[in-house]
Amino acid sequence: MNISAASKAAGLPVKTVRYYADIGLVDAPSRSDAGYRTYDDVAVRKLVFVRRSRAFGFGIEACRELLSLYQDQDRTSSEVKRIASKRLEEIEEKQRELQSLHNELAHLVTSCRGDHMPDCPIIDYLG
Amino acid sequence: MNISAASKAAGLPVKTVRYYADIGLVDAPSRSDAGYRTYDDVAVRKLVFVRRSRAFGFGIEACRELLSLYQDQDRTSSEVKRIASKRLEEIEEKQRELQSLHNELAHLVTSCRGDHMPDCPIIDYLG
DNA sequence: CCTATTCTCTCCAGTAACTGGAAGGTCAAG
DNA sequence: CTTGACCTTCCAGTTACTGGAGAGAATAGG
Repeated sequence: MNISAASKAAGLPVKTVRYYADIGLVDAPSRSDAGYRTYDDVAVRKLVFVRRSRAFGFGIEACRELLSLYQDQDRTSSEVKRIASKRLEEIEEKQRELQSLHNELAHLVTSCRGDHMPDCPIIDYLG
Repeated sequence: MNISAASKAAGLPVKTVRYYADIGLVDAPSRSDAGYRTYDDVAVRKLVFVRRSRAFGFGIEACRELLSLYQDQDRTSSEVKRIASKRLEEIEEKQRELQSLHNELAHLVTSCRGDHMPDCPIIDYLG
């Protein structure tokens, strides 16, 4: 499998597939005589794993740990749960931030008449 | 006022104050004989305005527009409202994303026993 | 077999918005 | 006069890619 086939199979852009090997997140693929990267199903499965992890917002380093656990038959689910819980807390923290931003901004937007006059509670608040 | 006094007054790091002038977000400050940047209250007020705008998550370009409206006596509140509404929608979009991530991840974390065994629904889901 | 198109390769640069650090000039206090 | 706190510029690094240039390789059509 060349890189574009692997990229389609994994659901990742070609550039990203190369990038993940460049930074050592996944193993460097073997090469054809011409120097083309060649992928097998195992490699693709790891790429899919990374894609799904990234979709949860796990950072590259977290993906590295998760991938390593994925391949480790002796892992404990507590290690996995710790990483996922950490991410969950980050998400919750971000949600709180956004909620507070939303509350404030929505209030300002609502109270702004949005007409042709210069008076504006949003500008007033910022200034 | 030297840069560190202005930075304290504006609530921004010194580096950031320099940066905002470098990219032309705020006016380049006048300089002392030794080449030190000197700030007055007007400059500080603009820095505060930018800090508050950034706190709402407005990007630099949006801050540029807002700052320009702030200084424009002929602005219309509808222009301000349009920019703020756009940001509000971005926030809401992000909130929806996070909500969906949270739902899924929270479910997985809950269903993971987190013990010494390798079986893990989180890993199963990712793999 | 030639050619056009489509892969693929590497390497460099850019994104957003700073932040850290190096090397060196300036200023106020003691 | 020296020490320490400021200030300056410039370069590099951060996150996780993404775009593009320039060049070699593979494949389909004629």
